[in-house]
Amino acid sequence: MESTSTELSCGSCALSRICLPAHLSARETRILAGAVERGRELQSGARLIRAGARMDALYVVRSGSAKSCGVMNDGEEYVRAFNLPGEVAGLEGFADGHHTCDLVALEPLRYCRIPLGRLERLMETLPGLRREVLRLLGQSLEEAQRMRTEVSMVDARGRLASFLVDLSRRLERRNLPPMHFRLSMSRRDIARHLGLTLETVSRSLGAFRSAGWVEVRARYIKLLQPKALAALLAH
Amino acid sequence: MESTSTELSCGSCALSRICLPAHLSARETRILAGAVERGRELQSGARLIRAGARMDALYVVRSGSAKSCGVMNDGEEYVRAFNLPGEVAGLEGFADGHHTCDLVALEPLRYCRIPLGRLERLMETLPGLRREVLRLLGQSLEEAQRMRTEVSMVDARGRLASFLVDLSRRLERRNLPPMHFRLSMSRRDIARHLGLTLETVSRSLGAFRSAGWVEVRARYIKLLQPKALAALLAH
DNA sequence: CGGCGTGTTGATTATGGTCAAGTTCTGTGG
DNA sequence: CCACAGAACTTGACCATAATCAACACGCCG
Repeated sequence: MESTSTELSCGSCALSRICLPAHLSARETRILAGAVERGRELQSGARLIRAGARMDALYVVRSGSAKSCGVMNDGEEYVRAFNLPGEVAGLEGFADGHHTCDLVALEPLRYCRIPLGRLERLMETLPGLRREVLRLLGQSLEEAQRMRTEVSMVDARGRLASFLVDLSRRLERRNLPPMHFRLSMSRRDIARHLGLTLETVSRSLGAFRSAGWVEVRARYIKLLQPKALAALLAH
Repeated sequence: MESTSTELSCGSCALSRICLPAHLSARETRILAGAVERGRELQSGARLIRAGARMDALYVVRSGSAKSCGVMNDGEEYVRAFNLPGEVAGLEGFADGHHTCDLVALEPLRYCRIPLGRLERLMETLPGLRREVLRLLGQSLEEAQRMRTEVSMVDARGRLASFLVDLSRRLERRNLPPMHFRLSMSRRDIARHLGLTLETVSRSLGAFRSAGWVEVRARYIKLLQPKALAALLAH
C-alpha cells in the first residue's frame, strides 16, 4: 500500500472524469484524494478481493482490468462483471459488510483503495461525496438489473452483441479506441458473464465475422458494423 | 398524501424490524418518522412509480405487494422484483435521478413515502441512517447480481424452486405463515421475473405437485417439502 | 348461466448445451 | 530461432430443455 510522491493525485488523474471524483467539486476532490491509497501493481490472476472477506475498503481499477467472480455451489464459476479503469468494485459488500465475490486481475493491474472508515467519515462532511456514492450504488444496481432482464430475454447472439457494444462504449469514455480493442478476458469468462457456454460465444463471434460485422483474431476485435450488432438487441 | 393521527409511527410499526428503521436507534427512528409520509390505499394495478419519472422519494410497501417492472424495446414486459411489506422500492433511481421501471400494485396496497430532499438532509446528521441506506442499496445490488447468475446458471425448475423458497423466507421474516400462502402475482408475472414462459412455470409447478413437494390450488401454495425444493438449486 | 381472463396440458420445434475432435495461440526451453 | 507442450479457441454432430403453437379447463366476475 505504498504511496510515492510521483503518484498522481485524484485531481490530476486522467480518470477523474470517470471515477469517483466525477461529480465532486475541486475542494471535495482534494479532500477525497487525501483518503485514497494507491496499491502496487498486481499481476494477472492476482486476487484483490476475496469472497467472504470483511469489506474494509472500496477498490478502484486504475489501469488494467479485472473480473468480479465467484463459484456456485456446484463448483461452476460465474462472472458478475468486468471492471475497467475508473470503475469501482466491491460495492455489493455494503449489504452486510462482507464481500460475496472475488475481484481477480485479468492483466497487470494498478488500483486505488479507499478505506471504508475514512470514506464514512468523509461522507459525514462532504454532501457531494454522499451523493456520489449513492449514485455509484444506484448505477451498479440499475446495471445489474438491466443485465438480468437481458440474460433472460435476449438470445445468445443478442447478448454477445450487447456485450461488445457496451465494452466499446466504455472504452470510448476512457478515450481508448472503441472500434479496435483487445479482450482481456477469455471466451470462457465472457460465456460465464453472459450465461452461455464458451462454444456458443465462439460460434456467435464466428457468425458475426461471417456476416462481416466484426473482425476477430484471437482476442483482438475490430467492430466493422456496430449498428448491426446493436440491432440484435431489438430481438 | 394525508396523514391521520391514528396512523402508526415508524417506532410502533409492526414492520420496523424489517423496514428502514431496522438498524436505527430509537432517536434516529423518531426523527426519520417525522419525514415519512403515508399514502392512501391504492387499488390493484395502480402505478406508484413510472419509468422515466424524476426520482422524488423512496417508497416503502406497508401492506399488500407490488412488482417492479417495465417493457423491453420489443414490447415484452419484464419483472425485476416483487415487493413485500417493509421493502423499499425505487432505489435504482439513485443512478441518475430518474426511475427506470414502474412500480405496480399487485393487490390493494398501502405505502410510505420518504421525500428525497428530506432523506438527504437527514443523512447529513444521522450516521445510522446513512449506513442504513447504503446497506439497503448494497442488499438490492447483491440480490440483483445473485438473481442474474441464477437466471443464467440454473434450469427452469431450479429457478421456480428458488423463487418459492425465497418467498417463504421473506414471509417468515414478516411473521406470516411461510408454508401456506397466496401468490399475489400471476403465472405470467412469475415467468417474466424468472426469465421463463408462463407455460414452463405452470409445468414446473405441476412437476412439484406430482413429486409431492407442494400443494397448488390456483394461487394458493402449500410447501410440503421445502428441502426438496431447495435441493434443486445445487443442480 | 355465460364469458373472459387465467391457468393447465399436449405436440412440435428450435436454440443452445454437451461431447468430441481438431486447430491456433502462447509461452518456454533447447 | 525453432520445437514443443499446454491452454485457449474453433468447429462439428448430436441431444435436451424450454419456447412456441394450440386446445382445453378452471375460476371468478357480471
